[in-house]
Amino acid sequence: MYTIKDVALKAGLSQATVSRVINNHPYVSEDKKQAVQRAMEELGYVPNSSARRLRNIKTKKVAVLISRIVNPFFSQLVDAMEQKAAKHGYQLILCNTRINPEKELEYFELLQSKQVDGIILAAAENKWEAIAPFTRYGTVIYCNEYDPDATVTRVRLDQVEGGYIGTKHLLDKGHRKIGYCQGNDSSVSVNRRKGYLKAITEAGIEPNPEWMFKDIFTIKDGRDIFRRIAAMEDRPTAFFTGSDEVAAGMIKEAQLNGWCVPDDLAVVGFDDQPIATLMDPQFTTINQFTSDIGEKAMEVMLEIIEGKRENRAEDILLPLKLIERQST
Amino acid sequence: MYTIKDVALKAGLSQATVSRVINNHPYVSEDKKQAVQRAMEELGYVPNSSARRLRNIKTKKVAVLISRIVNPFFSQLVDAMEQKAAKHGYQLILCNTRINPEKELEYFELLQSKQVDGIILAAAENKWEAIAPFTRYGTVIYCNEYDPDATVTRVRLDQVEGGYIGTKHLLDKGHRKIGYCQGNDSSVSVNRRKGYLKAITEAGIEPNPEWMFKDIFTIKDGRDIFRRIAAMEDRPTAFFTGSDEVAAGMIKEAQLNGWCVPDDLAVVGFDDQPIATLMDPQFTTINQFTSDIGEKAMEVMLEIIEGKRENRAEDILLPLKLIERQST
DNA sequence: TTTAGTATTGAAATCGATTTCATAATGTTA
DNA sequence: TAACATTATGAAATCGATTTCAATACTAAA
Repeated sequence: MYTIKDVALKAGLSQATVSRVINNHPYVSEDKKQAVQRAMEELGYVPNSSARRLRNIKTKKVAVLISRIVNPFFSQLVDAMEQKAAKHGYQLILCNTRINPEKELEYFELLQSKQVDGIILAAAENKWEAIAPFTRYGTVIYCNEYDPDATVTRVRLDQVEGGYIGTKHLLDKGHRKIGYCQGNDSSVSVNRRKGYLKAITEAGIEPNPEWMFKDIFTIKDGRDIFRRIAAMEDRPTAFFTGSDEVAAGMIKEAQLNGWCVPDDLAVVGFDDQPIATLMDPQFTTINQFTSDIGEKAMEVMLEIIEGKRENRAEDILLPLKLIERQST
Repeated sequence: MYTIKDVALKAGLSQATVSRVINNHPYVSEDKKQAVQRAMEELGYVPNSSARRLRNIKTKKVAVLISRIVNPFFSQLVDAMEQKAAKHGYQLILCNTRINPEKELEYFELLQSKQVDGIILAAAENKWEAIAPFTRYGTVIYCNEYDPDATVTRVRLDQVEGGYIGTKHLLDKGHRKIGYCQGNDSSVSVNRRKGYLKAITEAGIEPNPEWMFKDIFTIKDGRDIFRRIAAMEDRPTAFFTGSDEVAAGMIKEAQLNGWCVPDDLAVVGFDDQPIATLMDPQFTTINQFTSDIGEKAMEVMLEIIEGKRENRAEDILLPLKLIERQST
């Protein structure tokens, strides 16, 4: 394991000169520069990044907090971020919070201890007041999720609109009994519910709490929900599921029980994942252009890190689009 | 941003004593220990990890190299690894190589510059001789992929067996014309092909290169392959796809063209992802217990890092299982 | 009451880089 | 040619922690 000292010795120059070559400083003569490069080459020298960071060099790393990578929405989001980051010579550190607020908060030590230049919050179990103190250690922005009190940039979608257009679509198809699923009480869910409620109250319908489900995430959860509504006396004829996984599970289970989608039950997913076109019927869903969100968020993050943009309370909203298929 | 000096000053003690408290060294009196802890608490002090690393403290980070996170196999693998790592206080750094050998090699700087304690190679575009020099900077193991020359631990599946049982199953169903798909020429693919060829030659069948496809990864690729075989004069009646995505695309496209699966075309996937039970027909595939592989690989990695296990040329093989459903 | 051993603490060296400051060599302008 | 600016280089300070070493206080055995 060679150090800058070894290189300096080998090249017959000082550490300072070697450092200048490494960092492309001016005022190094061409011949010495080459001598240093040759010495580095021969020793296979790589600068120790911890030592460099101690002198406040950028880490060229950004952490992304997500709930779980197995959720295809997050895989796609992270993939887009990574691609953008790599293009600018940055690396991505993936942090699964598993919807655990303490675990989420622990990751901020990465910032405090200068292991990353910034953190993108694509999961947000903590209130902004818990996050705020960390902002002095590096850049923090939100992506998809957000806290309305946050004083930093938020790259996200208009989820109120998302909930609204999904529900409105079912209303337009003539449904009056519309069920609703959501995950945990995140900003995304809260807003979508607002949109859902807005649409049905606008149509003069009283929301039925029996038909509204929380903490529904997976294919299996979708299957369970179907069984629960099938057992009801008075049951919904349509469902806004808030997730393609849930929609997929619900549709599959309905079919296994001899129901016909959309005639017996209409279902709207969310996200337009590959599964939406693979099942039979292909299902109606809402495309949220996941890659675009990830790419934009990383773009904003890098601009802030490199001082080309200010990190102030600002919402960058990306579009949503209803994709009508055969499940409604 | 407070340093150990600030804490020492506030506690009226020396940096050395503060450091001893941080690292739980013996020979610190109870009252001073508490004084230090109080001072740290009040300042909200967090040790600078770069400074610590400079003194050769473990980073408690492991990097995983994969080709692309959007592949559900890798999401699941990484998820299992992360879960295991977190349980031991380690963090995971995700590195997408996008099947680019240079990019793959670049990530090894993480080891050289002491940013991670080890690297798990779940993608392997480079030969072992290119990787070997880096092993002196930290722990390197293979997971799923591997190079036969490697002198380190390899947690993986018997892919020859995988190719064999998938193909054998189709032969048992009476098929004699069996197509084959694979991704790039990785160790996994090479071995699966061996298994495929072994099965059909055992059955006295001459392999037909027209029916063997390379660089097939996605749902879309599966759709394309269907169109290509549909256009053939003499075409296969069954397919070993090596991937649930490819199987899904192929089945869907076949159905859209009025073919019946499995009567007109039998299809075997690989991986037993959720999609395999969601489509109609649910399809036959090979379960490779992805989470178990990820978990085992991380377990081995941590044992090696912590000196409880030797990192020698050793294959840790996990089981594969054919799951028969309705597509064959 | 010595003496040896153990517990407690801090000053200073150290890890491997970057950066400041001083100095020397060279070039440019009046 | 004198005065000044620019280029080139290295010694030493620095970043924020850990660790060595020496000094001191306390305890137990002789």
